[in-house]
Order: sequence, then structure tokens, then C-alpha cells
Amino acid sequence: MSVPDHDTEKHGQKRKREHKAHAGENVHIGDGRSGNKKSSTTNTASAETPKDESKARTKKPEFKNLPKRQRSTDVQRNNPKKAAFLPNRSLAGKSNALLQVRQKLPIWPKASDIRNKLLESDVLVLTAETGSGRVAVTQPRRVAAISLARRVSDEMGSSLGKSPYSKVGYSVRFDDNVGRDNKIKFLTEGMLLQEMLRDPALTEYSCVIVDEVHERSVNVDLTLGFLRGLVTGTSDACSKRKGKPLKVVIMSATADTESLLHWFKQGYQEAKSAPIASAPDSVQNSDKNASNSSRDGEVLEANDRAINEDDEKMLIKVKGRQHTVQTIYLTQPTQDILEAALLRIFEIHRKEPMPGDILVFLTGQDAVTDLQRSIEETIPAIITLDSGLPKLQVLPLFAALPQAQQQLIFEASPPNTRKVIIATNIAETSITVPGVRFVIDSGKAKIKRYRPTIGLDSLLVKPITKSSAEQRKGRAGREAAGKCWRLYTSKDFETFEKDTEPEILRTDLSSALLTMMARGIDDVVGFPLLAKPSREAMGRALLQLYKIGALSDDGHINEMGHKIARLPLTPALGRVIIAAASEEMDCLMHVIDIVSCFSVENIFLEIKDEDSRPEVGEARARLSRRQGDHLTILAAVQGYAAENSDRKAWARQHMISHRAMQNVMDARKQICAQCVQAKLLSKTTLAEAEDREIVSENTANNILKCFLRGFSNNVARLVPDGSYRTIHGNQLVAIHPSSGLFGKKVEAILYNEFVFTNKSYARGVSAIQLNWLDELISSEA
DNA sequence: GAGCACTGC
Repeated sequence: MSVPDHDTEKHGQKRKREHKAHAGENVHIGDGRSGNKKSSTTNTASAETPKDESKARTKKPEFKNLPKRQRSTDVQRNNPKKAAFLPNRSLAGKSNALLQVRQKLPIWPKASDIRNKLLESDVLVLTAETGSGRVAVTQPRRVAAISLARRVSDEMGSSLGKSPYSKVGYSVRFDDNVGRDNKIKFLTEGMLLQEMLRDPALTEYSCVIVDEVHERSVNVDLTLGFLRGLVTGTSDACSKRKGKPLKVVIMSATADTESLLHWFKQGYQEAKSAPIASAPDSVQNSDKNASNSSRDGEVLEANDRAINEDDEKMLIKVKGRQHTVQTIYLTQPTQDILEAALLRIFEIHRKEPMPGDILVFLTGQDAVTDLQRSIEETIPAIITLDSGLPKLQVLPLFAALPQAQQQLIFEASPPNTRKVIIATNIAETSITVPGVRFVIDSGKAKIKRYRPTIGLDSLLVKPITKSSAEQRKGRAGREAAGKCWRLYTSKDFETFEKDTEPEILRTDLSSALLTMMARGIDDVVGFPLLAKPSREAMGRALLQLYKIGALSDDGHINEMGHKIARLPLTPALGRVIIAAASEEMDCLMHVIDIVSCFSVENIFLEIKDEDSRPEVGEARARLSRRQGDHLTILAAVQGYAAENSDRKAWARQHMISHRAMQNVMDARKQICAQCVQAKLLSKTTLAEAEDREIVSENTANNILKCFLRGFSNNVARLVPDGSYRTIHGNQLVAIHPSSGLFGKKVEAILYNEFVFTNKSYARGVSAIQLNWLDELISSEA
């Protein structure tokens, strides 16, 4: 769910870089928007940075002396005289203006209902259709957490973040803007899970609101599992809350509310049969049991109440505020989606009124560019037939599209022009395209699925789900009534699955299992999950964790596992970091550079034939390393980091994504900081690391040997017919054409990913020596 | 000869 209209423009990755700018802007929101900082004595309290705090307070003793509750904007609304010397008149005005908007939201009449139900029950499932506004705490994406925090902060007449008296803050990766006085903290699910490492009982919170549950990311499923344990009293961590109750609100656009409730009730039922959480093998046993038994009666009573509670008392439904969208199906199925889309686009263009842009959902980048070409080729013929038609502007939209081109969809089109946006799934959740009244839905999307038996991801075109189809259709009704053409029959629609399969059922579980174990879950198989992965997938992940040394022989997490879990990386990449920090390998700074790249999007931009300048080819060639992609990436990061005058120009010159590189730099800084904290890296090494020497042959080998530690499954050897086959499983793999080793024959390869698209590809590939594998085995023995 | 979309103190 999201806040209405203008604030819901989740611009996706393009806004990543703006976080800091926005955070800064919001610290100064009071004076920035009113434009009268000097003349006003009333707006400084929240406008000052923390170092000016004392100054701000001495200026306004009358404010400081007010009872804290009266500093709220309610006072400003109810008592204009007092409001005169309260901070941020502009914020109050903004809050008042927003209040009128809020009162029109579909959720507004339900406010007291929500409060009452929360008094009666500790669990509340709230379902609301997209378009009804509400407050949330956890969000699946960073941009959403930040923009919602800003919006709610405005509604409350507060400033945002760290400044004194701010009621709202947010915490996302690379950007922590949480103040001591914050009453509401917006954060990503990943961040909440990360907080649970040091505070598994979430003692900081009395209420956790989980938004966008219908998206069913791995992180949301894990979050719900931990919350169920805390709220029913089955979690070992419960005693740490010292009887402080926890309220949980679950918000979802489409999730199956009955099964959500049933799952929570099942937790209460289990808690009833085993009220005291299983004793951990720690020294805190006695202390824990004491505080637990003191709560037994209370917990049991609450659990009984929850089990017997009428479902209706734990559930609220809010009607949406979408405009109506008419659905039009094909009467006959089509074999050629692109042809069908092309016909529909021109039909809409001829028959439907202006304004009204068209949004087309296709499967991938190829299909998007193909359709774009077809439209542009067809335009001249259409204009010859009807010269009076408005113009058509075709805009592609997919994640890998450069920043500036993605931005075009937000710009006003020239007069008398209709936009046609041809998009992948990015427009379904991540980016809201404005101005759309007509949607064309291919009914297909690419879905990534992990195959545990062969340790391979596949990325294949599949029919979408009913909820996905509804989401796509809804994109036509955000601003006015619209129409949605589905390029499939209504009979086809009925064959679609209801909801998209939860990510946890189609992903490598090693990261999720390590997340559980590091937060005190001994029995990962018994951990409450809304969807249970197969035993095979669990087994494969446990074996994988054992192979990298994160588990001891008895299957419990060991010290290495705890170290790996603290790093914001996959377990495999975390293991590589640990290996690189060893005295023997001694290449941590280099490895951090490479790992940082693997943890963000592709840094290399595609060099297109038509615009390729010879100097770009040469610049790229200078970065290229014969050992393969790992060392080439290292050369790119080092080259970028060493550029002190104009990194953007350097990136352009090498056809490397400046935005991706900024993310790499952020990740690198974060990983370095964590390595210092984990004592894997000394501060002096970190400080000296800026003068990077040329990577010697020996260091290069050590770097690859470190990667072998985390990726020993991802090795293939050259076989006599010239192809590569994996060491484990003898699977055929081809080197991906994006790799520097594409077309080369070496003894053996080590790769970062193994993905099946139209065949099995290894991506992020380097050459290794087979005898390194023997070294690896003997050093482990 | 090729890249659905997210995310992490």
C-alpha cells in the first residue's frame, strides 16, 4: 500500500542517489518551504541541525517550558494564539492542508475501529485496496520507506529525522535518519531483520506495522515469522521484552486474509501446548525461565483470547479509491503478442480521446525494443492514412535502461502527443508512470526460480497471476477512468494462479536460513513460515552453509556463521570476505572492491555499435584483465576510486555506470566499516589502502582462491569437446557473452552466477587452476 | 552473442 497520488511516485533506482539530498532538505523543511528563516523566530527548532540545538532552545524558553504534549500541531490547530510561538508555522499549515486530504481518504472513517480492535486483539490484519492512504512502518523498498516517512512527517506537522522534536524518522541501507524523539520509524524489512541481530525481541518497539505483505518477499516472510514468535510467546527472545506487549498490524492489498489470520491463530495454538519457549543452551537459562513463568498466566490468557477471537474482530477491510477500469479480453488467443500489441496501440491512438498515455507490459528488454522498433516503423504509414492524428512518442522502460532515458517518462510530452510507454514488470510495482489511461497487458513476465537440485537459477517467461493482472490493470485508473486490453482470453485469465508464488519458495535459502540461525533459531525447519519451502531446498541450503564453514558438524551455526551473517552480503560473498582477511591470503581490500560490485547492479554499460567511440574501446581494454571478470572489476573500481577530480567523466569515458559505481562506493564503505568492527580489518590498513599498488600475480591468484572458498560449487572444467562442465553434477555451462572470457578456452572457470535463460550461462567468470581445488580441500582437512 | 523486479547496522 502506498500514500495517495503524487507521493507514490516511486522512481525506482534513479532516486537512490537522492536520498541524502532529500534527507538534508527535510531537516530544513521548515525554513526551506516558508522562505522566511530570518524574519521568523518560530521555525528554528526543527530547522536547526543538532549542533544548534542549544542555541535554538535558549532563543525560545517559552517553547521549552511548554508541557511536551502541547508541542503537537493539535495545539496549533486548536489554539492559534499558542501556535504563534510554536515551531514551524509552515509545517502546521502544511499539516492542516494535508488533514483535509487525509479526511477524504477511505481509511479515515476506520480510525477508531482500528484503535478499538487493537485494544481487543494483539494481531490485526488490515486489508485495503491500492489507493487508500495509511501509515506503515516496514516497507519492502528504500524509496518507499523514505517517501512515506516524509509524507507522514508532513501530516503530523513535524520535521523529519534527527532534528529535535521530529516525530518521524526512517532507516534504510546507507541512510539512517532516526532521531531520539521519533515516534514513528519507517524502515525496510531488511533493516528490521538486521536490528534483530542485536535486539531479537525488538524491545525498541511497542508496535510493528508490516506493509505490502502481499508482495511476499523473503524478508517479509521472515519478519512475520519472527513477529509471530514474539506476539504468541513462543520465541526465546520474548522474555527480553519484560512483559511489554507487542502489537502487530499487517497491511496487504490482496493477500489471502483468512489464511494470514489462520496462520497467526495456529501460532497461538502452538504456544498453548508449549507455553515456555524451548530452553536455549545459553547461560541465561535460569533468568529466562524465571521471567517467562511469571508471564505464563498472562500469556496463556492472551493466547486463549486470540484463538477464540472472532476473525472479524481481527480484520478490517478498506475500500479502494481507484477509478474504474474497463477490461477488454481477446476473443481468440494470439500466437504473436507483439503483433497484437502493435494493433491495439494504433487502435487506441485512433479511437481513444486525448489526453491519455498508453502503458504496455511486456516480458523483457528484447521484447520492449522489438515493439518500439515496430511502432516507429509503422508510424509513417498511419500518418499517411490519417494526417489529423496526434503524434506518438514511444518510450521504453526497463531496469537496465540508463538513468536519463528512464527519466523521460516523467517529463511532459510535447503538445498534441500521446506517449506509449513500453515497460517490463518495473512499471508494475517499482515505478508509477504518470498520465496513463490505457494499459495493454501481455499476460506474461519473466520469473526467476532457483532449482535446488542443480543449484541453478532459471529466468523464464511465465504467465502472470491474477493479482499481477489486476495490478497492471490498475495502472490505467490512477488519475481517471481507464481501459485495459488483455492480450489473452477471459478463459486464459481463469487459468492464471491467484497470487504470485512467494519468493521464499523459489529462491536459494542459504541466506534466509543463516538469517534465522544468527537470530537464535536453532530449529530452522520448525520456524514458522507462511509458506514452507521443500525439504530438498532446505537441505540444499543447509549443506551449502556447511560447505562454506558457517555451520559446525552438528549443524549449528558457528563463529564463522555469525561473522558471515553480520555482513550485508550473501553467505557465499561473506565467506569470501572472511577468507581474504586471513594472514595467508591477505587481500581483503581488493576482495571488498570486487564483492561490492557483485552486490549492486552491473557496472558495465553496453557499448553500442553506432555510438562507439574508439577511445571507449581502448579505455575498456585498459581495464580488462586476462584472468577474467573478477580482476577486471577490481581494475574498474580501483580506477574509479583513484579518480579524484571528475569521477563522472571517468565513468563516461569508460562506459561504466556512474550511478552503479556510486552504489559500489557506498557498499564498499559499509563493508569496510563492518570488517573493522568484526576485527577483520584494522583502521590503519583501511587508511593506508588508498594508495593501491598494482595487483601482483600472486595477489591475483589469492583473490581468486578466496572466491573459491565461497563458490566451490561454481566451478567448471574444460572438456575435450571444448565446452565447460561443472565439477559438481557435470552440467554443461556456457560462458555468458558479457564476460571478458567469452569465447576463451581455459583449464577451469570459477563463476559468480549460474543462470538458465535460453541455455545455461555462467556470469562473472574467471580462469582458475584445477590444482587450487586440491589446495582448498587439503586446507579444510 | 545477452541482461524480470526488489533488498541488507
